Amino acid sequence: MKQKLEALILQAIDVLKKDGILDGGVSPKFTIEHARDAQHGDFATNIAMMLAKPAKSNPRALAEKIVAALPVDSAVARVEIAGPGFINFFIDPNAQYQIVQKIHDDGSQFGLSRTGAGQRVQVEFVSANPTGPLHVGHGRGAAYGSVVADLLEAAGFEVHREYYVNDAGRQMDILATSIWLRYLEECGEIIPFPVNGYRGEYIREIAAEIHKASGNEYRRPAELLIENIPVDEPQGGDKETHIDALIERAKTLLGSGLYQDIFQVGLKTILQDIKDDLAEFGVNYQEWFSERMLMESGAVDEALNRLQQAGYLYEKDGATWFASSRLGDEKDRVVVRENGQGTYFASDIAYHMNKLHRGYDRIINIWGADHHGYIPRVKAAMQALGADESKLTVLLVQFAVLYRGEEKVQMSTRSGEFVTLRQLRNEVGKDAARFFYVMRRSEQHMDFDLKLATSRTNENPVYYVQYAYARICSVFRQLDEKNWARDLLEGMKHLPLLKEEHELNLIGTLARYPEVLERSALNYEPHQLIHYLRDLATDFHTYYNAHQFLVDDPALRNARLNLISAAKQVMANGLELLKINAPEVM
RNA sequence: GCGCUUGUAGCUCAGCUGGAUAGAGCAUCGGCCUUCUAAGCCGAGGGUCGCAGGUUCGAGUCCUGCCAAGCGUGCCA
Repeated sequence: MKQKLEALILQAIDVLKKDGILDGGVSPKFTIEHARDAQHGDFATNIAMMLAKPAKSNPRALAEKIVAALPVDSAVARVEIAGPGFINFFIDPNAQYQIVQKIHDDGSQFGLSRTGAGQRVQVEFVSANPTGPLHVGHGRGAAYGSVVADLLEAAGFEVHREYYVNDAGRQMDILATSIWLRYLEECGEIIPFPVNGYRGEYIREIAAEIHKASGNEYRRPAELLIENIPVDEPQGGDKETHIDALIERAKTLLGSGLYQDIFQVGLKTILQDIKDDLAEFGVNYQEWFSERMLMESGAVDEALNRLQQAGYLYEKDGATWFASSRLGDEKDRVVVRENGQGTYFASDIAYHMNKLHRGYDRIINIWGADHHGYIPRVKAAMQALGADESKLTVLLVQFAVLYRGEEKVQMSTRSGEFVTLRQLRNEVGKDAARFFYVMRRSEQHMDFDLKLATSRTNENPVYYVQYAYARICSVFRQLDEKNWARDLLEGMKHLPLLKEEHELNLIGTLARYPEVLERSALNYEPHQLIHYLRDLATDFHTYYNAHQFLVDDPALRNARLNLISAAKQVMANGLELLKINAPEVM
C-alpha cells in the first residue's frame, strides 16, 4: 500500500512539474508513514512540507495543489490536508480486506521479500574461543546473530552463517596444558595448578576421559614438570611467564605427537560441545572456519606480504608493526611479535582478506561490545589491502547482566563459576531465552531477569504472544466440536462484514508485517519483529475479548475465522523466524 | 586523558531514520469469567525525553559543549 501511495504522489509531482509549479530539478525526498492517530487516516506524507521551500510556497497551499494533481485510485477513499501541511490518506476498507486473502494465499511465504535478491551476505557470529563452554554472554550474540541472518534471508539475501574457530594460538596451548595437568592429577601426581590455567570442571572431565582411554601413556613425573619453571603469581612470580614455561615444558616432555593428541582431544571435545549447545539453541551455521587451517594455508604470510608491498609494515623493537594509525586507527599495531609469532590480529587480517576474496556483497561481524576498539584496525587493514571497507559492518552486542529478581547473578570466568548458556537454557527454556535476548536493541545494555523469564504467570512477555497463537488454535478446535465446517470462500466473500474497530485494527496490523520484516532485516534490528508480534497479539487478545468468533451467522463467522486464521499465519511466520515455538495448546 | 556505547514514567524498555497530543510491559489503584483458554481484557494515576546551547516551519531523534554509567585504550584472544 505504501508503494502504491508513493507512486501516486510521484505522479502528482510530475504533473506539478509540467505545470511549472515545481522546478523540474527538485528531487522529492519525503516519507510515508502509518498515521498514529486514526483521525489522521491510515497513512500520512510530509511531502508538502519538504517541498515548500524549493517551491517557494507555503506547505498547506502546496499540499492543496498536490492533492488536486493526485490521480484517482480505488484504494484511496479520501485525502485530507491537516496540521502544518500533512497529506492524510484514508484507505478504502475494501482495499484493506485484500490482505486477508493474500496472507491465506502466501501462507508461510507471507512477508518474505526479494529486496536482497542476488546479494550474498556473510554473517559471522559468536566465534568464541573453543576453550570452554559458551556462557550467557555468548548467548546474546548467538540469538541476535542467528535472527539477523534469518531476517536477511527472509529479505531475499543469500546468507552464509559462519563461526570463526580460534583453534590456534596461545589460549589453545593454555587449554591443552591445563588438560594435561589435570590428567596428571588423575594419574596421582601432585602438582600445583597454575592460576592462569583453565580451572573449569569440564577440564577435569576431559582429563578423566583421556586417563580412562589411555591409562598412563601421557604421564610424566611431577618433578620433571616443575624443574626450573619460573614461579607462579602467588609465589611472587609472573603468571604469564609461568604458564608459558609450563606450555613449553609440556611440549618437551610429551613430544609434539603426544602433545598434539591432548590438544586435539581438548579442541574436539569443547568444539563439539559448543556445536551441540548452539544447535539446541536453534543456531546453525554453514561453516566452521578454522584459524589453524588459515595459517597452514599460508594466508597469513600472504596477507602480511601484501601489507608489506603496500608499504604499511615496519620494524620496531624487534617486532613487525602495521601502520594502522595512517588509516584512522589510534595507534599502530603489532602483527609479528618479537618472538617471531604472528598476533591474533595478523590472522584476523588474513581472515578478512579471505572473506573479501569470497566475493560477498556484505560482510557482517557480530562482536561483543568489549571488542569495539578493534574495529578501526580491522577496517584499516582492509583499506590497506585495497578493499572496500564499507562492505564490512560490525554490529556490537552489549553484555547482558543476569538478575534473579533484584539480585545480580555474579559471573567469574576465572573461578569457573560462570553461568553457561546451557544452564540458562535449562533454567528458562529455549523460547524464553531467545525472546529475552532479542527483545532489546543490541546496543542496549541489557538486564536479563531469570526470575521473569521463568515465571509462568502474568508478567512474562514470551507467553503473551504464544498464548494468542494457542487461543486461535483453540477456537478452531471448538469449531470442530460444534461440527461447524469452516467455509473459506464464504468467509472471503464476506470480509466486508468485518467493520468493528477491533477488526480493522487487526487488519491494519497484519498489513504492516512485510514492512516490519524488511525494516527489521535491513537495520539488523530483530527487536522490531518482537515488538510487532506483541502488538499483533495485543490486537488479537483485545478483539477476542470484545467479540465472539463462533457466531450463528455463517457469513460473519467465516469472515471472522478467516481473519483470525490470517493472524495465526502471521504469528506463526514471525515466531518461526525467531525460532520460537508456536504452541497449539497452552 | 582519549575513544566507543548508553541516558525517555517508580522499574525494564519502544519510539518507523526530523513530524501532529512522547508510547508499551511490569509495579500501584479500580473493574470484567453460567458462551471461543482470565498466561487475557477494560479503565485510572504516573514525563523538565541527563543538563545547556544551536540548526528549522517542526527536535526524544541532527550538531556543539558539559554531567553520569558501562566498556575499551596489550608484542591477550
